[in-house]
Amino acid sequence: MTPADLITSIRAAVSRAIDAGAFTAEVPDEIVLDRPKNPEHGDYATNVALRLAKPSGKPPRLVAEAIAAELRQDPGIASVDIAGPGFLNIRVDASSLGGVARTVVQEGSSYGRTDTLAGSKINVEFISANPTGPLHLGHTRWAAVGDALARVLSAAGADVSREFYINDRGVQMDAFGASLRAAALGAAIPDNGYHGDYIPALAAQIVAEHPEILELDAEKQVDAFREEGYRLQLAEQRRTLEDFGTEFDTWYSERYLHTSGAVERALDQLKAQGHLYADADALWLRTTDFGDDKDRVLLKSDGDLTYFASDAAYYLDKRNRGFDLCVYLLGADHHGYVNRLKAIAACAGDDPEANIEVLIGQLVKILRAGQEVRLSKRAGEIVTLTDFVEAAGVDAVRYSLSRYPSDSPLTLDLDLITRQSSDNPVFYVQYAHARTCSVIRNAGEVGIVLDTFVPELLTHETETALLTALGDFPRIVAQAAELREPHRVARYLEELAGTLHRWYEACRIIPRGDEEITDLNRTRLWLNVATRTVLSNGLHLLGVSAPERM
RNA sequence: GCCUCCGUAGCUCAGCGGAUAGAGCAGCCGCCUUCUAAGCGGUUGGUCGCAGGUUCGAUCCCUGCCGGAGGCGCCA
Repeated sequence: MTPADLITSIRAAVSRAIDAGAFTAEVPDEIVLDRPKNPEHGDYATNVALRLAKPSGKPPRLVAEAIAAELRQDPGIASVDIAGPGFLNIRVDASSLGGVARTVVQEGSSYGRTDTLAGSKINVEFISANPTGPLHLGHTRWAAVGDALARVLSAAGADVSREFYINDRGVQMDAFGASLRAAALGAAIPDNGYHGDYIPALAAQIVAEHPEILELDAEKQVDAFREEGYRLQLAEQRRTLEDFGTEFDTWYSERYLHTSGAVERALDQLKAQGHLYADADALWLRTTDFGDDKDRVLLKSDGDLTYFASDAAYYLDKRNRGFDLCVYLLGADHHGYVNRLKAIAACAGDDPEANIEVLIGQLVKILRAGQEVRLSKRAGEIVTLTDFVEAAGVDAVRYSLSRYPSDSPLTLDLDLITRQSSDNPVFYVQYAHARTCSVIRNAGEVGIVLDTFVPELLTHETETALLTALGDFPRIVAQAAELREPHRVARYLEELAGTLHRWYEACRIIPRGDEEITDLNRTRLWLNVATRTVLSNGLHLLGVSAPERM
C-alpha cells in the first residue's frame, strides 16, 4: 500500500461515514497525509477530521471516530488511533506496507515519476549570460538548480524545454570588441570595457587564428574582435555547461529576435491589445496597467529598440512556440524585472499568474579558510564556474547548490564541500548508494536471488521507516516540481540515506558465514534494491552521479 | 521613499497551519574478527528578530516595527 493508495482508502472511509449519516460535509478534494515525526504515533497521520469538523458542525473527535471506524474496515490497515484534537494516526500492516518495495523494484528508474503536470508545456530559461566572458558563481547556481528543476518538472510529467538566451546584442558587445582590440594592440582597456584576465588571452587567441584582423581599419577591427570573441566565448560557455552536465534544448540569440521579425510582430501584437502609446518621440508600453511601477520604453526617441523590447518580443516568441508556461530563472540583481515581465504577459492578453513565472536566485558566497572569496577583478579572484568545479568537483558543486532553496542567500564553505567525508552531504548520500550496490554484489556472489518476496517479514522498526520513506518519493518529486523547489529532493535523499544506514546497522541482508539463505534474506534484498533505486533516481534528478563503489 | 528576499542552535541551513521545532558542522562520550566505520548510537546547545491579529492550533498566514541583502535608467 503506497501513500497514494492510503489516501484513496481514507477518502472512501470519509465518504462512507458521510453516507452513514455520522456527519454532514463534502468529501474534501485534497486529503493531507503526514508522516508523524514520532514513529510511536503511527506510520501515517491525517488531519482530515479536523478539517471536516467546522463544515460539519460536529466536534473534531466525533468526526474522527466516525472516519476511524470506517477506515478500520479496510484490509491493509493495521490500526487507526485518534490523538490530540482529532488526528488520525494510522498504522499499515506489514505485508501491505512491504508492497512498496515490490512496487519500487518493478518500476525501476521510472519510480518517482508522476503525471501531476502532464499536458503542460514548460519553457525553463536560465543562465542566459552575455557571451562576453566566463560563467561566474551566480550562473553556476542556476546551472545546477535550473537543470535540476527542469529534471524534476519532467519527472512530474511536464513537457520541458531548457533554453539559454544569448544576450548578443547591445552596447556591451561593442565594449567587449573594443576591449579585445585594445588588449591585442597593447592599449589600455576602455573604462566601460571588460577588464578580466581572460581578455588578453582571448585577444591573443583571436590574433593567432586570424592574423589578418590586424590589417583592418579601427571600426572594422572592433567588429571583427567582437564577433570572433563572441564565437569563442559562446563555444566556451557551451563546453563548460556540457562538462557540468547541464544541456540546453535551445540556444536563442537576441539578434535572431530582431532579424527574424519577432520584434515587429511583438510590437504589432501589443499595439493590437491597446497598451502602446507614444510620448516624447518614444514608444511606450503601459505596464502600469498591470502592476509595474512605471511604464517602459520599447522604442527610444533616437530610433533604437530597448532591451525591454527584446524581452517583450522574446516572451511572445516563446508563447508562439507553444509554451503554456515560461519560467525565468534570474539573478537577484534582476528582481526588479519581475513586475515588468509579468506586465508584458498581461499586456499581451495572457494570464500573468498562469503563463509566466519568475524565480529569483539570491547571491552565493564562497568561503575558503573562513574568508569570503570575492568577485574581485583587481585581486584576480573572479570565481568562475570552472574554478569552482576544479576546486570541488561537479557532483559536490551541483549537490551543494541544489540542496538549498534558490531564493535564500547562500554561503558555501569550500573546505567543507570538498571534504570527502560524512561532513559532506553529497558523499553521505552517494555512500549510501554505493553501500546498497555493494550489498547487491555480495548477494549475487552468495547466490541470493529476487525470486521470493514475503513482505510480512519486514517488521523491524527500521524496515517500517525505510518502507514509508521509499513510499514518499513520488510525492516529494511532485511537490518539488509544483513548488519549483528541487532542493526538496536533496533533503529527502539525505533523510533516506540516514534511514538506510540505520537499517543496515540493525538488520543483516546477507547471512553470516555458513548460515542458510532464508526468505528473510531474499525479502531484505528486495528492500535493499528498492532503496538503491530511489537513491539513484533521486541523485539523477539533481544531475549528481550515483557511484556503485566509493 | 517604494519594491523583492531574508532573520530558526556557536556556524551553514531545513521545516508551503499540526503533536516534544530538526539536520549537518563545531564540542563531549561510546561502537569495527564476518554485507563499505565515507557508517551507527549517546550527549551538550533555542525568548523560531520584536509586537499585535486571524485560528481548535502559528516558525509558517495578515499588519506594524527593528535588523540584513538586493533592486528601483529613453543602460544592457
